[in-house]
Amino acid sequence: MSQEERAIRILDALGEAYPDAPQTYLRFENPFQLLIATILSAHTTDKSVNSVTPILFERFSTPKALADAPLDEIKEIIRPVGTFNRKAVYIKETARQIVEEFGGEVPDSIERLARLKGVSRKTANVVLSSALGIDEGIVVDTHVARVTRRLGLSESEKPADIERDLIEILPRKRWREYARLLGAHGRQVCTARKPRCDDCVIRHLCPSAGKV
DNA sequence: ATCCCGAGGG
DNA sequence: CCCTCTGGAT
Repeated sequence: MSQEERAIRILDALGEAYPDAPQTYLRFENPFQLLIATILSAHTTDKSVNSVTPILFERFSTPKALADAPLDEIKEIIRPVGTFNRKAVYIKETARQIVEEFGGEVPDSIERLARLKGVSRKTANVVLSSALGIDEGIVVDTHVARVTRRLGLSESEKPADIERDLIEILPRKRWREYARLLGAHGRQVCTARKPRCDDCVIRHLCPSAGKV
């Protein structure tokens, strides 16, 4: 069976297992909120981000409000996500850039998004894909990367290289679905520590089953 | 001890 | 390429 064929079978099986899996586990009500939440999510759990963003957005609901917010107050609110000294600067600066350089609107291209403080191309892809429904790449977070490697769909280490491998295997129409379903699987079953292979619906397609 | 939807800077 | 940032969960 070719890699392409195997990848499709994996997607079909996961689609049945997780019919309601969301595109992102970050909570947001508009593109600006998702952008800020995604910056905060660097090297942290979505749970910790979701614990602070409602408070943050109630206090500072617009890009202008966040751009003008006292840094110390931002730090205090986002403290639980860790590395808050930097992230407070990043989100305040990003808010300022949106106000001053983008007319108060979240940009809708990777190039302009990635110009924002704390926003890489990957983060830009998350925002485009989840908030705006635009797919210019495959979002390879640590969950997607780990599961992809265990499934033998990529031997690469770096997320950017894994993404390149996947783009060659998957038709563009399935990119969104891939990130969504492997993210769900990585979080619920194919976890970093003690993966639950007994409960895995694609173990028959996985060369790592029972070996991790 | 290790991991979590990493990014900036040296 | 390497280091640093940092709290919370397991």
